[in-house]
Amino acid sequence: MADLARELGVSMTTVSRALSDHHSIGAATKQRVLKLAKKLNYQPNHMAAALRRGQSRLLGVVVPYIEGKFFPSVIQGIEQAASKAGFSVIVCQSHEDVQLERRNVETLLNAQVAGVLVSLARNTQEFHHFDKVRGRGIPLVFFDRIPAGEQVNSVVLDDHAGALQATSHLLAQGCRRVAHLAGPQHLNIYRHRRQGYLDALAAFGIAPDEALIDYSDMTTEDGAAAMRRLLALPNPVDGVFGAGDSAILGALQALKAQGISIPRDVALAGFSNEGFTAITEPRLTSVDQRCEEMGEAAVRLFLELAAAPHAPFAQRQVVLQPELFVRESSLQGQA
Amino acid sequence: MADLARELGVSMTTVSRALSDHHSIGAATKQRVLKLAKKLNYQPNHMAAALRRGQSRLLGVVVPYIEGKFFPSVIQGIEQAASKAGFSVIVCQSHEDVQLERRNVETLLNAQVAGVLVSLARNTQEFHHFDKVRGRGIPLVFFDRIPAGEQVNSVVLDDHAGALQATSHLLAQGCRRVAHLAGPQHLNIYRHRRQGYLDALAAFGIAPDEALIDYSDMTTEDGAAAMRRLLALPNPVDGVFGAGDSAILGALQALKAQGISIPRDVALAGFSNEGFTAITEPRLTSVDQRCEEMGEAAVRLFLELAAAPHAPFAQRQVVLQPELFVRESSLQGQA
DNA sequence: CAACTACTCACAAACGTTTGCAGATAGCCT
DNA sequence: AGGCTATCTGCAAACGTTTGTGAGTAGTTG
Repeated sequence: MADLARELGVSMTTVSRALSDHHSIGAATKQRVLKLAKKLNYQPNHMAAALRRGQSRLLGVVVPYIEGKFFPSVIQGIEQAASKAGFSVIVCQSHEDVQLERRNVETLLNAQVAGVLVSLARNTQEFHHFDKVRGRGIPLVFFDRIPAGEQVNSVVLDDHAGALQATSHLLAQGCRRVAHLAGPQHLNIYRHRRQGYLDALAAFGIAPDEALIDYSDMTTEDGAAAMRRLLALPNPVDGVFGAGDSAILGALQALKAQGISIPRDVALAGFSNEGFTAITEPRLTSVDQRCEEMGEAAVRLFLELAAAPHAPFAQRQVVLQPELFVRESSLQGQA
Repeated sequence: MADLARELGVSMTTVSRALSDHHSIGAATKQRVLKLAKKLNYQPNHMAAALRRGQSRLLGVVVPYIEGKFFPSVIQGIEQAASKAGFSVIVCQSHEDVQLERRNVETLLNAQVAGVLVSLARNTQEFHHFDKVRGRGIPLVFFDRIPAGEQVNSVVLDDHAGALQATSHLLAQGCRRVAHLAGPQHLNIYRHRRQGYLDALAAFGIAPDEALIDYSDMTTEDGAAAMRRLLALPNPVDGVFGAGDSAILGALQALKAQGISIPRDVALAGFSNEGFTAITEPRLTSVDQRCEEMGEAAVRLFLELAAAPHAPFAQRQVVLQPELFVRESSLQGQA
């Protein structure tokens, strides 16, 4: 930058201001500076700028993991929106571990990120490690998996609506004994999906039966085990709504292993619209989560928070509407 | 840091040196500093440090995309190794677009990364955008998809060996007319896989037939189309080795659509060991790519380069050995 | 003509570290 | 005692920006 200033016979101040389009620099000067900057291939040192203003153009993201479809897609949305706003994204995985989540947050703070976007680890039940973030006045946005019982800025899917829709669909297809593969209930998403399931039953005038709800960590193996248990019940089930696609995949495999026809004997519907839902046989009905939109929304929210100088106490919430993708695993018509 | 110094009645110099374990600081002083630092919850400002020494603790990664299994797993490996060495990772996607890849590299340089790890976009055939990285003396490591005909630091899978192994396996199972679904040949990985296929044929004394090699972008749809074409040939194929799992999935679907038995009539083997290979029916034989190892190796290489002050011209190469996962899609025994 | 506005620019002090150099203390040898 | 080394510590100058303050010039107004 000093070179630029010397070459043009102006001060560094002017150069700096010209580059950042400050109002107090003449249009002519700006042009000259910009042109020379390009010519000399000037590369601004973001660190110095960040140091000076105490804020970088980095956006920190913490997710439980990046396999499957959901988180990569969300990150995709985040990156897109972020780069549009001139931010770079730095991604950390908590591997479903609070401990690591804490470390990740530290790392991000040390990297002087301008904002932090988080989707909680499965076993995070305590949220003090985020106080530091707020304490430094850094915008904090949760998405998908958000802290229970806390007022936070968040972007979530309307899990309740998705579950309601999926379950209603099964019931509309004629199912009468619909089971539910439920996830850990301390996570908002799984709690809401369960409630959606229950409310759908209620809407159809069917009494809920706790024996038909299976709680697990929702792995494929969990789903298969649950299905086997459900099949052993005296009163047969004729439909299963799973709070995750992996579990439903397990159920599918268990059913096929016993030669039970899908969807004729048992209809299936899952949640997440994972890639593999389109390659199982039959293909799986599932609730799509608007992944990219969620990422974009999270960034938008961050930008708003960053713009409002030390925002008020009011925390903002964004709720996205899911969409049910109906496939053969739940279509009674073509058993 | 000033607080620490004042509190302890020493200079900032001492504090800085104590924290970075400099040899000229007494053990007692170090202890005192460290203890107070913990007590006051001192958070070093990495930006300032980075600015001063012209180097951050950030590692930049550019990948084509982060869906599927391969890249997330590699990133996983990178993160693990990097965080062990005290580095944070910042991930960018090129979306298979040189243009974006170029921008990503710029972004990373502006973020003052300490190193750059790259897997090329599909259409990158020209590599000048990496000159800047080298120009600044920043370690540059390519992995998996590396520049053709350039001397670079790289970590790759032995794709040739993997393809050789997979094809040999098909031949050993009794296949005699084995087709190959090939990817874009300007990418090292696909070129090597094709060569491995050819060499396996040669080893079994089978003459290659260009009509049995299908070139495409390896999507599921491409694979299905290729399979349909192969089935229409006068002389039937009895095995297919695909340079990617998605394409083989397409082939699988096309075969089943025509009621052809797998592996009895046609055996299949793919590449990447994607997650879905275990849920198709029959499950798909595939070559595993040692994803995490690749990430770790890339970071190790980076660290070595960073340690060697302005390394010599010799570029280092790391080659990992793949592993064939045999599943039902290629086991003639249990047709 | 004086006073005011609008515009343009430069000085220099930050931001929070690291580090070359030099100063200080103590112990040891001759 | 003097000189040496070894060990420890502080001063102050960097690193490359941003920005508050103030000064200068021109144009406009009363």
